[in-house]
Amino acid sequence: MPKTERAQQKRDAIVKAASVLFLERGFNGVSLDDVLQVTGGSKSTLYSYFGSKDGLFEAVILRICDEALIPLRALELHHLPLREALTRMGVSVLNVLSEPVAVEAYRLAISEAPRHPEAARAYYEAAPNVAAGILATYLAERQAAGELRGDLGEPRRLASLFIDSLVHNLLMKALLGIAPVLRRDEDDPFVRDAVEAFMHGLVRG
Amino acid sequence: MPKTERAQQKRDAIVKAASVLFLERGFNGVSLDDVLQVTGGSKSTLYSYFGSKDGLFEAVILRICDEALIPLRALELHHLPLREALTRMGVSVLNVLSEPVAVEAYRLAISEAPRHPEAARAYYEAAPNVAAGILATYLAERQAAGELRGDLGEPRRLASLFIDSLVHNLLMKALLGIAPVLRRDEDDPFVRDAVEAFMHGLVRG
DNA sequence: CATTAATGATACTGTACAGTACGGTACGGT
DNA sequence: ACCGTACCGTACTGTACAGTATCATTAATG
Repeated sequence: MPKTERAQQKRDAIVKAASVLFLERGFNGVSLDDVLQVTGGSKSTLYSYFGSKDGLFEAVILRICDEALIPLRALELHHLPLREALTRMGVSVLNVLSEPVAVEAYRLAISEAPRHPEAARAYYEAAPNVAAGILATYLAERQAAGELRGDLGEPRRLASLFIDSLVHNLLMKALLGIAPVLRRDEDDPFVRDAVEAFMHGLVRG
Repeated sequence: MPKTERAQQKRDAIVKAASVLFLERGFNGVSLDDVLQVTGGSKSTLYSYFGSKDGLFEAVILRICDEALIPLRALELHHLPLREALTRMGVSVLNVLSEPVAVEAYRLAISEAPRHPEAARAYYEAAPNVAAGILATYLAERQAAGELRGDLGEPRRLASLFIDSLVHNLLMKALLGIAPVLRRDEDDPFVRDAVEAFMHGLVRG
């Protein structure tokens, strides 16, 4: 099983170990010897699989993207009332980000974006873009059903507006090492207020 | 004038040159020799001023913070009607971020946050926190005047909600190298829709 | 001016690390 | 049993760079 199974396992092991290390210490903070010290094996194989340190990095980002997709794909908003759909989406997104790995993935993608543009783009498509997409299709349904104002632009932009308002400050504080993102449940006032503001606005009456 | 003026000028020149380079190529992408090649002078002086590369980095971040503060401090919202205050704040924030330097400063702060926590914190206090603070005091006034709903939490959080909804997606796309932040004027539909949604909500009627 | 402190030019040290070379070893196919 | 391919271990090369040391030069102070 050298080309079909053993090799795959080895490759996966390397990518997995490298993911952990890159997320922990950043691209420059990890040497290839560090990776090999975890996986065993030698540089020859590593280079035969990935060609370069950058090649390994790309593979790592793809892996991270795959995993990032999982928790949000399960989300089913179809036919929920607006308040509940928003709440559920908000809670889900915040809970994804409460995993330190998610924040470190952001940091890694942002740090290396100038040197690895394709990886950064892949990350954007896979991670932050997905949540907004799901909510957007939901909002489009509601808009088509006449439950929402039609004068406020594309559903995609509105979806972004809501999610971003929830996420931005917490994510920035986490990225800058000021405070971790905490887990929230459906009753959290932070989420509740954002949903309410988004639904009915800030102005009285 | 060695300690009082000449030295200060030299010090400033080094910090300035280093700012440019760090913002351009990141902390690891710049060697001290690169900096000295721009400023002239020698390592002796550099080390006598900053002690280490990290010391220089801290000085650079402080300088960046100082400059980041300038354009928003001029903003005067007092006694403006809500729609206009929001619009003006939104346009200002987006225009600050449309300067590539601002985005690169974010990237630098985020990248180095694990290794330079105090610098990252200083950046947060100086840059993103200021805009929200200004809008928050304005919103507190309006809330006190009874023009806003009082059941939606702290003004500070509401201010963040608005600014973040506007900023997050554009900033992320810029940080990930997908699209630059564009300048906007007061009539831009992007800003107008966000203001309207924030004021009156998404639900029809 | 002379003295002293600050600055300059430059060479050196030590280290970390990406990438290569190469001889040896397990293992699958035939 | 034999061969070839993929893998291992490890040593080596070249380079980049933070930080130090040395000595020459310039500028402030009295």
